[in-house]
Amino acid sequence: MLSHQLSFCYLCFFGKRYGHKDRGKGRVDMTIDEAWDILFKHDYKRTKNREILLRFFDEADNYVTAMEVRVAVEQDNPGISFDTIYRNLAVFSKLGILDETELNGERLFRMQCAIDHHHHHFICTTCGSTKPIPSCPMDMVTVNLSEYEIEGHKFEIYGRCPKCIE
Amino acid sequence: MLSHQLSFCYLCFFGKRYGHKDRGKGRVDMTIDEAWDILFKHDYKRTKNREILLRFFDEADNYVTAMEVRVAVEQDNPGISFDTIYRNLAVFSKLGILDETELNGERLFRMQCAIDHHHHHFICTTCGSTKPIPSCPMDMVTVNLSEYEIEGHKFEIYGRCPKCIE
DNA sequence: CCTTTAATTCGTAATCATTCCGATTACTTT
DNA sequence: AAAGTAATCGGAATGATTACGAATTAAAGG
Repeated sequence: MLSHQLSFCYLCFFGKRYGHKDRGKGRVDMTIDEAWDILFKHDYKRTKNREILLRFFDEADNYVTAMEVRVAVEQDNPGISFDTIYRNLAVFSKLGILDETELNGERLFRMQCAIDHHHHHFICTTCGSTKPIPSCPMDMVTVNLSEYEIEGHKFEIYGRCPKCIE
Repeated sequence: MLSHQLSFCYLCFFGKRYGHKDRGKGRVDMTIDEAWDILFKHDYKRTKNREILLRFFDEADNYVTAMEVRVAVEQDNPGISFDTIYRNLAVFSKLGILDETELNGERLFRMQCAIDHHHHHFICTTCGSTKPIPSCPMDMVTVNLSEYEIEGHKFEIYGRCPKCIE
């Protein structure tokens, strides 16, 4: 679904590959350095592939599929193994460096938002871009769940962003 | 205020929790007959396999995986094809007879709740049982999404139900 | 700098759920 | 009952993900 967007992301990606990320208007994602801090704290080593992956996610503004990650990352390291990609996606996701969701049977990843307070997202089903929803429905749940052990929750709004409506 | 919001859902809740369909008072899920009505309305035919599937979901109180459906349904019809199961799960899901969600990469299905008003669910990650959450976070979203085209949303709370905590 | 050690990666095979497909069977209508 | 069409069967194909042994590489210590 998102594959058509890929060429765009790509050009974008390589265009500002070593440039400065636009962090304007509320776009506050975890930085590469913060990601490394987390990795080191958990005894993961600095490697070329992880660097490539983190750079890719640092530049990407949307949720992307594992396949899109693969295609993009192969530009920097042709012949990178599937295993390496999936293994690291899983590590990043486990450590909270990446945010993972699922849409229409596709696994989607993006850099974890570094916004201080807990929030949720609108997700564009066409391009995978997001818009933060500051409120959390858990604050408003009135049902008594005292006998339940809550492990987590998910609130996402799906649709098309202004750009994709045109 | 609270009790008013909860009234409908307690019926649903107890129907699930005790594993029985209360056919006398408050039946909470779509009935098999209602499912057939929907199928006929869309020109799907009455078949043995669909009957088996609907019966299974009518009895099941929890979200179940496709694999669990398969194992259960093979009791009634040994040698039923995967294709038949997956095809009909997709049809039921598309027609709103089944409710489908995803947890840890697993697709889960259950009979659609027949509660009048829109609601959400707590889902037990151990047994797949559910508890309705009558409120909907969409009512409380304050972010301006007027330029966005909203296609849908998802709100689910995950955890362990009282039975599975013990 | 060299050595050691354990993590990481590679390359590919294996797995697993799901879907596809041609041939057959079953349902519904006439 | 016959025709027409939907549904199923059985198994092969697909596609994403994971597993695994061998080779490579990063970090730490001397």
